[in-house]
Parts: sequence; structure tokens; C-alpha cells
Amino acid sequence: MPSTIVDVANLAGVSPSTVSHVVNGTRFVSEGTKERVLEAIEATSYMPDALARSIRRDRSESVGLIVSDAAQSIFAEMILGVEEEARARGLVLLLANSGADPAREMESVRTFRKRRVEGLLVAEVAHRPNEIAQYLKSKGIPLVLLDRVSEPAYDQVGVGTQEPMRSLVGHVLELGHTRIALIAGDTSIPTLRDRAHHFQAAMREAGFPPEAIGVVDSVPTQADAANAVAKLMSTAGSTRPTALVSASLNMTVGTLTAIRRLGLRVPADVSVVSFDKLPYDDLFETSLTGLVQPAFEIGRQAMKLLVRRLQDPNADPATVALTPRLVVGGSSAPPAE
Amino acid sequence: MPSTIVDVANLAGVSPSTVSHVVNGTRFVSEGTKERVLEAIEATSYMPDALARSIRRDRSESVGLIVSDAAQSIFAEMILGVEEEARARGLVLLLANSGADPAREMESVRTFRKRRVEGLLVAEVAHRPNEIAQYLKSKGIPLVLLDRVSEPAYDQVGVGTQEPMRSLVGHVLELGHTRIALIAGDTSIPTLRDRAHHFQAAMREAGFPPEAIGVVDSVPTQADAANAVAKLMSTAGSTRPTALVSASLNMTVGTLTAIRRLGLRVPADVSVVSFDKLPYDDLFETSLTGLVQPAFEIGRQAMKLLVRRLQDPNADPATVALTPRLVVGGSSAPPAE
DNA sequence: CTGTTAGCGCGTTCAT
DNA sequence: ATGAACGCGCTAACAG
Repeated sequence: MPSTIVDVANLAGVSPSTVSHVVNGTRFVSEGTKERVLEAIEATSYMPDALARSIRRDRSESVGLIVSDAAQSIFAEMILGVEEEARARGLVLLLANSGADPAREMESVRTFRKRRVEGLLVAEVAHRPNEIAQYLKSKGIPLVLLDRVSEPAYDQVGVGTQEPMRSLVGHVLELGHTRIALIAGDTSIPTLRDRAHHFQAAMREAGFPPEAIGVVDSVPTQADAANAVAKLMSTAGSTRPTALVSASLNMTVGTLTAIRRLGLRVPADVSVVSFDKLPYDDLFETSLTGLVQPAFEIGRQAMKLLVRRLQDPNADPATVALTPRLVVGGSSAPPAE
Repeated sequence: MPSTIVDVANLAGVSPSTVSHVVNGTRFVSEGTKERVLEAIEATSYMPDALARSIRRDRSESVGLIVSDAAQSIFAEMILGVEEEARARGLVLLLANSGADPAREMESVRTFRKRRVEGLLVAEVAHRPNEIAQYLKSKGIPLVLLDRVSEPAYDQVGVGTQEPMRSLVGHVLELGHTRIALIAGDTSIPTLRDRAHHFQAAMREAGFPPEAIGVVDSVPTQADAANAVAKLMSTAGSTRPTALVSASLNMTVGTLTAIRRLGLRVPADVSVVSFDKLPYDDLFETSLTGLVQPAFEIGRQAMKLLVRRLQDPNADPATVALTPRLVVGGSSAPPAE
């Protein structure tokens, strides 16, 4: 039912190729015929079929984005950044949510490939990119990692770790805390391993002996983190931390949940600072001290990186490390004692 | 570089049509040749080109989703619901963010049409659907509205208004409040008009005379709401509300912002209840009393509605009104006096 | 300055 | 039980 380029050509009394050239401005067409063509386009409300065009030009003008959890605010903002930049480049965005399931992720990769996406952006917390990366490389489809800075062999965009973690720890130290623990999550995940590493480094720089640096590892979920924090905060007074540093949004949620359940107060009983701020936390009396991720910008930059690679497939892999911003809220204060 | 159906056919020593039939199971192929074809597919790592297939079958197996702000948690969850259901149906999801800009929205509609999406889902706060709806109807492309129940002529999914608002107001009344104001937002928006309407109805039912029912209208943005609330709460003691009902997430943000700035305390100085809960608010000491939207389910149901319409284009328009859940938090308490 | 022709990769009659 | 041939809608040589 939609009108085709032939309909327009017939109506205008010209050949399809002329219509094509008018539409795409790809060769000179005399004013007279051009006008007749444009009228015919108007009359038939013709619109080029992007699929047919893609197949003919061998350019789909689409990119795929795979995230592990589109509902998490940080990913949601990244999606926004990707979308905006994609739109600006005239690229259509295909979205898939993997739920952090490698099988679903791979399935989406294949689906996207079938649709001939020109490139892929992947924001996946869990595993290393090798599996899909090799597949894509073998097919010649560019890949950009989001929320990552730990894989120098790939194009990737994320936030730096060292400086931000140093400023976060520095803030806690300046308040006078000496018993500080990191709720690290699962350090088999590269991003979290990095954060734990630089937490320890920052603590050592401040003169803490290694054995005095508390790191709660192997707590992949919010519930695990909550349990661990509950245990940690139930210990006797002299070993109980006075400040908790949480390494990710999930860890922050788990940490705060445990603290609420224990009936402890922030920051009176314990200070909490976070590598990832919660959305809207500053509306509450005890707003969070933590780092605000430039998530939108991560998305934008990643899309830019992808465009760059599409234009120059042989460019060296680039890592863009953005800087999160430390916001001091009410959740951190000097220790009580 | 990707291998085509012809490559496979040559390698297997059969015709392209046989390969096609093997791939699609669309007619009988003898065991022997079928096996050879499958081997050839494996060997050449052949994958059907979804674009070529779409153009040939006249079915793109894709749908478009347009939201006004993908970063807002409620929309983010809807996206998730849509994606999950789309994936389950083998449909690919094209996403666009309109930023509540009708021009951008229309542009996305056209882009999606060019890509031959089979249907469109639109979650747009601002205006009525007529403009794009007529366009799509004329093109025979199904449309489903998300986060709406106010347009019975369309397929739409959202939350009901009457019962939820009644329970919200009921909760405030039970606490003993008598000076209650609704922060309505912009009631030229159908959804918000509905909410204001049922707020007033619930108040009247409770015996309040119309002139005693406070509704703050014409405050489209968070900042507007904050200003209005600031003004409202600065009035003398006997007219100042003891409870605020906010009609949307934006209004809640504005309301809480103003309250913080004024140095007032929730719920000691004023109770706040919200039609939309904030994400993660229950991690804080003063968690919010309000309605939790089943946003994921809205997305899923909307996608199901779209599939239904694709199968039966002449079905009557359906409205699915889901029920939000009232969660009582610490932001509401009996009035102080 | 414009038209004719030949595919892009695939699904699908129509034959045999 | 399989193949040959055509066309989906479009762009890009290659004429002229």
C-alpha cells in the first residue's frame, strides 16, 4: 500500500533513477523535472523504504545497544546519551536488554547482526568481552564497550577509577575516620576489581597497613551485601567500622538496607559514601555523599567512538575515561567517638 | 563479506530455493539434502539477512518505541517490559527518545515508518495523540499508547486513576488531616487532569466543600512546583496545608525540593504522599508514602496489545488499566496540631 | 541532463 | 522432491 519509487516516477513522467537522484541529491536534475518529481512525491506521500535502501547501499544506518539492565538509572541515562548521538548522526537505535545473561546477550548480538547493524555498543557488568568480541571481530562489526575502562584492547568509555576513589577515600579520611571498610561486591568483575584495587591503594597511601584495610568481597547481589554489612556492623565497638565505602549502586542499596534494618542512623552511627550516587537521593534529609557518574556523557562518547571507528576501521582502540563528580551530602560526618 | 544463500546453495550443490526451504521449514526436503544444506550453513556460518527477508515477506519483525524521557525510572521500566515481550515474540525493538518534543517525536515516527516497523508504542506525557495517530492510521500502522487510560479510542495501557487516588486521599484523611493540597502539575495534560479530577472527587466524597479543596495547577516543571510549594508553605499557620499530595514524579521532586529548602521536616511539619513513588526512596529514613506504578507490566501489556492488533487489525480498541500499589512510608503522619 | 539495466539477498510461484 | 525464474524497492553503472 505504501507508494514506491516507481509510482512516483510514473506520476512525474520520469524514470525511477531520476526520482532517486532527486531524493538523494546525488546528481544534477533540471529545475523543471525536479519540481515535477517533488510534486509527485508530495501527491503520493512517498517515503523511501529504508530497508530496501539499506540492502542496496550495504549500509543499514542502524546500531545496536545491549545493556544488562535498562531500568537501572545509570544505564537508562547512558541509553539517552547513545540515542541522542545516534539520532544526530541519522542512525537508528536497536535496543536489547540482556538481564546480565550471557546467553541472551549473545542471542541479541546475533539478532542484531542479522539486521546488519553497522556497529554494537555493549554495557555489560558481568563478564569479559572476549566471547562476543571475537565473534564480532570475525564478522567485521565494530564494538564499543560502555561503562568500562579496563579493556585497553577495545574501544571503551567509562569513568576513571584511581582519582575518583582517591577523592572519595580522602573525604572520609579528612573527616577523621580510621576504621573504614569497602563494600566491594564481586571483584571478579573487572570494574569492581579496579575499584577495590584503588581503594586499597588510596588507603595504603594514607599510611594504613595492608592488614588494616577492610574489603568485603564476594557479595555479588544487594542481598549478599546487606547480609555482609549486617554482620560487619554487629561486631564489637572497637573493630566496627565507622565509615563504609560502597563500590557500586547495588552495593549502596544493600548497605543502606542493612543499616536501616539494624536501626542504625546515618551518619550518626556510621558514615556511608558511595562510588555511585542514587537517583534523587538529595531530596531526603540524609542525602548521599558519593560520586555522580556522567552516564549520559558516557553514552554520547561511546556513540561517537563507534562513529569514528565506522569511518576509520583501522584506528587504534581508544579508551575514554571520564571523571565523576564528588558530591558531599549528609551521609558522611566525623566519627562519633 | 557475509555469506549469502547462494553461497550455501553452491556449497551444498542445491538450489537457493532449497536452502530457503530448509532454513524456514517451509516445504519438505529429503533427509539427505537437508543434512548437506545444514552442513553448508555451518561451514559458511550463513545467517539469513533479516533486511532482505523483511522486504521480501513484507514483514519487518520490528516495532518502534518512543518515550519522552527514557532516563526517568518509570519509563525505563516500561522499556524493559516492552523489550522483554518483544523479544519473546521475536520482534526487534527500535527506541527513540522524544524529550517531550512533538517535533522530535513526529520525526521518529517517520523514521520508524521508513524502516517499516510493524507497529508503534508511544509513551508521551505532553499532548494528545491525534497528530501522530492520524498519520499512522492513514498508513495502516498500529499504535499503542503507554501510561495512558484517557483515550478510549486507542489501544492504551496505564494505571487507573479513581481507585488509586481514592486510597491515597483516604490514607491522608485517616491520619486526621483536614488541610490538604494537591500539587497537580499541568492539568492540560490528560493524565494529570484525570488525577486532579479524582482528587477533587475523593475530597468531595469525604465531605469537603469544593472551595476548601486546594489544587495547585499550572506548574508544569519541577521548578514551578517547588516555587508554588514554597509559597504555599509560607502562608500563615491556619491556612497552611498539613498534607501535600503530589500527582506525579516531577511534582514529588519539586515538592520535596521546596520543603528541604524551607528547612521544613517531613512528616513533622508536613506530610507528603505521592501518586508516583521515587526509586529507592525506602532506603532513607523518611521513606515516601505513595503509589508504586507497575511500570514493567505496563510495558509488557502494551506490547501484548500491539501483538494482538497485528494479528487482528479490526479488533476493538482496548484499554488496560492496571492497579498501582499503595505503600505507606514515613513521609505521612498525623498532623502536628 | 535523463533513461535503461542490472543486481542487493531473499521468498515464492510455477514447473517438472 | 527439487530448480528456474521473477520481483520486493531501491541505487548505481553505463549509456546516450
